[in-house]
Amino acid sequence: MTVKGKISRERIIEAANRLIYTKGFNQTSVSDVADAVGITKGNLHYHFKSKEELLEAIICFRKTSISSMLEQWNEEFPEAKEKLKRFVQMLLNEEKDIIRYGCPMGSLNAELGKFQPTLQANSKEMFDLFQHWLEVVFKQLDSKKSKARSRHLLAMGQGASMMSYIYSDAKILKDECRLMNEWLDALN
Amino acid sequence: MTVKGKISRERIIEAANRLIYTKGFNQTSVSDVADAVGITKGNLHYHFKSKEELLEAIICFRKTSISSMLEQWNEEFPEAKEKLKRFVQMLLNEEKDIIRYGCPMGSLNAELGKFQPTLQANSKEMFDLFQHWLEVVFKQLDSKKSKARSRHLLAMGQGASMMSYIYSDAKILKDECRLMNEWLDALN
DNA sequence: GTCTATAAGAAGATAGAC
DNA sequence: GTCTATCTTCTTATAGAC
Repeated sequence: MTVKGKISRERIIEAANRLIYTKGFNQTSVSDVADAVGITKGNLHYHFKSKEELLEAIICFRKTSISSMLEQWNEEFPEAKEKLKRFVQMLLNEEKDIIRYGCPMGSLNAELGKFQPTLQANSKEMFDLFQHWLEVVFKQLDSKKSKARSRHLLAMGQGASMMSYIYSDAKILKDECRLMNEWLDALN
Repeated sequence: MTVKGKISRERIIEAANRLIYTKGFNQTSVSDVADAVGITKGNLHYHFKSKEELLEAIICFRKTSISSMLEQWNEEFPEAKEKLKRFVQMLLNEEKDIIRYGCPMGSLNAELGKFQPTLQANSKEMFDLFQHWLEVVFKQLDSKKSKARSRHLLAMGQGASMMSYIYSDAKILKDECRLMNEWLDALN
């Protein structure tokens, strides 16, 4: 594979990643992606044999991004509560996109879960990355409730994203994030 | 319109309602619906000029169901907290479907919100029914925080549904519903 | 009201030239 | 590695017989 090939492959993944977030996987056609990149469908199929293979590459790309973000948070915030509040802050930082398109992980998983189980299982691993990281962090506060708490924080994040998305309302997101922070403050 | 026509129309709406929930709107074809009802596509198009018109009928059907359910809860539970807990209980009653297909309202709204704004606006009215009802009920506890609380309970319900759906895990739904009830118990 | 037949277009994917 | 051209299938929707 030449250098030029790698560049094309990455451009495809990045364009498709955005399209799949904003339009949904099943509503994004191979032509949409090719048009966005400025190549033809035939060329795209040289890089990715099928649409599913493209999605797998996108999920791999997302998982890598998430992992490096979590590692950076680990370095940047020594205290457990600081780490947890950084997670909440992520939602506020992504306000515009969340309100317009929902949570990128949640909406993809929800779509695939209906009847694309193989792809959903793959996509779910994005959630696993956050869940395991949160569980480790919560364990520093209380070793017994860490799993339940990690799931609860994820659930509140999903609820906040979903409601602010459905109502296209930044205030809902801000209010729910404030409640999440208050919940974190009240722990132990 | 004859009596037989009305029966067909209702059978179409009920079958399409289920299919759109389990497969998603955009992934449910007119043929899928016609096959499920046992009629032809041509016949279905006699009853509904377009797929969008069919969805509007489904949303109307759902809104009617929700309204009558809320009215029944009003009659059945005189106390505000009883009403609120009945809302939480609804999620537990629908455990099997929520875990397999997510929240019927949330998943439809999330799908339509991506790039079908007219249909999403229509679908959002299902949420409005719950939100207004919850707001009135919360107002009996505290007149000032009723709107924020109604949104928060809806957000927790969406988060609980989403997480238990993504992880196909009834325990997550039960745990989150328990936390919702504890939150309700702690109010005022 | 229900059917068959068909139009007209978009989808994912492939073959082969360059 | 990128292109054009094509295939097949599926989609929504329509026309017209019964």
